[in-house]
Amino acid sequence: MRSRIQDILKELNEEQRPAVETTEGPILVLAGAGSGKTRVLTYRMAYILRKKKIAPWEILVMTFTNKAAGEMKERIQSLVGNDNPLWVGTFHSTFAKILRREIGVLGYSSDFVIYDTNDQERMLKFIMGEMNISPKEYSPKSIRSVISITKNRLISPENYASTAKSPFEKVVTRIFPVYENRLRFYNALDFDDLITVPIKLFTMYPDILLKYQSRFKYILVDEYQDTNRAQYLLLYHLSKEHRNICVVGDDDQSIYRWRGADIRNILEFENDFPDSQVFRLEQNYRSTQTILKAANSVIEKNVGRKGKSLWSARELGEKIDLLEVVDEREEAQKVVEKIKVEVFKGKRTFREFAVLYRTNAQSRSLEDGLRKSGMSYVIVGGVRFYERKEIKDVLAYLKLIANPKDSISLKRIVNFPLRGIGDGTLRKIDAWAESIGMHMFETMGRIDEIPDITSRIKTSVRDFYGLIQKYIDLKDQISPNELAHTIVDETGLLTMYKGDTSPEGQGRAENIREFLAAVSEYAVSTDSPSLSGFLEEVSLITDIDTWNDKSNAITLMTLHCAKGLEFPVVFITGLEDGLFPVLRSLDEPEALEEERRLFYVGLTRAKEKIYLSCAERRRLFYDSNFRLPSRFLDEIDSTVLRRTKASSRNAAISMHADVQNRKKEAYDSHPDYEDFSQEKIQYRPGVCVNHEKYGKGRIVRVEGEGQKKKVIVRFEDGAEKKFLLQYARFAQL
DNA sequence: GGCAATAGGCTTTTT
DNA sequence: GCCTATTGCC
Repeated sequence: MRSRIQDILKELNEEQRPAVETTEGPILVLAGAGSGKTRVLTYRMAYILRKKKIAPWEILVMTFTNKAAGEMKERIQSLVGNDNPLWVGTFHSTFAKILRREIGVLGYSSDFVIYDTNDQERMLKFIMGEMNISPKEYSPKSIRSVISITKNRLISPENYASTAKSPFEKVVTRIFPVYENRLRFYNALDFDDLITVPIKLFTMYPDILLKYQSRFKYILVDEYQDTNRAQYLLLYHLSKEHRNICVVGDDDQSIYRWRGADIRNILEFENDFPDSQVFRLEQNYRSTQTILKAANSVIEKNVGRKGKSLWSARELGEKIDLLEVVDEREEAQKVVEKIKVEVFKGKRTFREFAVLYRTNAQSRSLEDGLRKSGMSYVIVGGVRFYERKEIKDVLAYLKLIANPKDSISLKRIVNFPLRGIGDGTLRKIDAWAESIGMHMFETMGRIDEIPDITSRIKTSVRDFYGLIQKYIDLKDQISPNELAHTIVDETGLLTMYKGDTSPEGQGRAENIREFLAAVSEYAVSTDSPSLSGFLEEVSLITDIDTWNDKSNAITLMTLHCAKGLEFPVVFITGLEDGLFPVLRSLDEPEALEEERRLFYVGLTRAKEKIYLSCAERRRLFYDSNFRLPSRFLDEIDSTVLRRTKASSRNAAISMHADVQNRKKEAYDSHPDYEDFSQEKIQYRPGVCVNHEKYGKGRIVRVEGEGQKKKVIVRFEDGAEKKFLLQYARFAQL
């Protein structure tokens, strides 16, 4: 099916058309939620292909998820009927693809593996072990995160070193360069490298940059508000020759600041690309007027935004219902109840409902409720499939075969299943390898040269080496599919779990089977399947990518995950201060604005109806905490919000009085017998206090009630301490 | 070197 | 309160 240019333009409104027709020069499209952003992107691409008569591979399209990329490809192909490969993908997958072709000049080989967070942390632990840095004193997790942020800011280990002051930063300074060198030695890239290494490549080899610069005549970027500075730089480089860059985004939906996304990219696009044109899409086709009114009233509270106001020609629609419940169990019950009524009336089907929450941990109680009710549901996210232990084990075998330099994967599986190659032996091999500058796997092939290893262990090592080497020789002759099946078989990974009759064991066996099915699937759906190709796909895939929105089930996911999606009915659960917005954002205005944008994203997912819920009490960590309703609830235009009390609570108390009471309970903690100096202090997060012994600090958390009430205070030296309020001596600052 | 028991940490969100 | 990683004992 091929559409003509006129047909393409006919399907667009007055706002959308110029954003599609203006093909040349830098363009910023500020697209509000539900304003047909995806439509503009796909039609724009189809329009350029038709009108400019250029090849599909001369357009580069960046999306936020692989799923979005897949859908866009499909739509474009149905519009223009072209089977040529389109360059549509996420930043990470696109540049992984480019690196596979070009990375040779930087001294890596093209079968590099991609390390995920877990691999990074394991590597950091090994490095710290060698340097005698205790992982207890300095957590590998926080070191990883600092390194990641630093890399994304394009700061080199040397430059980092010059700014390091605190003991923690000094430690990072020592580890960082070793980490970088070792990644390279292992022929591995971490997630951040997929963005920063191309920048290095383009800077060091202008001829390679030129090749891609002239090739990509048009560049389209979706979700521009969530790009970081490094990604911006890549776009800047690539668009330099033709200058036809079109970015689409919505500053109000920027929710990845914590991951390094820089909202300045969108706010300052017009400065970054002079002579750019800006188009605004403010008509919303998705939601009822009521929903938009709520969303607008919330987002207006933010200061740092370009400012726009969505409008809708749709009907007024139903009011938003606020479900006030006692705890998370009742919350789940209420959700179940509401869905049940509508489905049994024949009004809706399961797939029309989404239940959203701030943190993955909240899915558990909802899942319990849904399971009991027998309604079908899917949870998107949480522990990712490819991050499960049993899957990572199989993957480690495949990674080692694809890239024998990958000593991190080697260490993971060398003794799993047990082969009698323990820590002691490994350390000897590692030391030997290091002394002759070889990789661990290579060294294992020369195990006879290494002293102080018993012949029994040497035999084990030789067997292991032979096993892996056999597959290394085979990997280019047999399909990745065949390879994965045989290796699982030969190592007995599956048999091991099959023998385990516990539910976990069975689950693991099931997951491995599912994994093997996924490899088969890859082998048939890809033109030239390769082991590295498969591993790359797996490393970059996310749960939302594999989510099947066609199955008839209620969808449960985090608010972040829901970005870009829409549902007729949306539940946003856990609207309690400290949960949503999360505690850590409460005393940081910018973080709070991001939470608010996240709420805005949640609200604008709904087409027809929204339910919000807040619980009086929620078991979140190990404690049952009393919480106040989210401050965001007060920000919703009161004319569109309807409060309905759950049956179990006393409806006679007026809503307002009740909230006031709870505020009293939660905030003015102390009984009368306390020291008078305590009376003045408001014990709540963010308040600064002075402790007679520990000095100045800030309250980060309050838990428990009455006499058991405790405050957690972070002091100036970074230490956190917990105090039973009735004994603690504080003065307010 | 292997296994069971225990300690610790975690819960904000993910390419 | 649960899951994992590490510890200590065999």
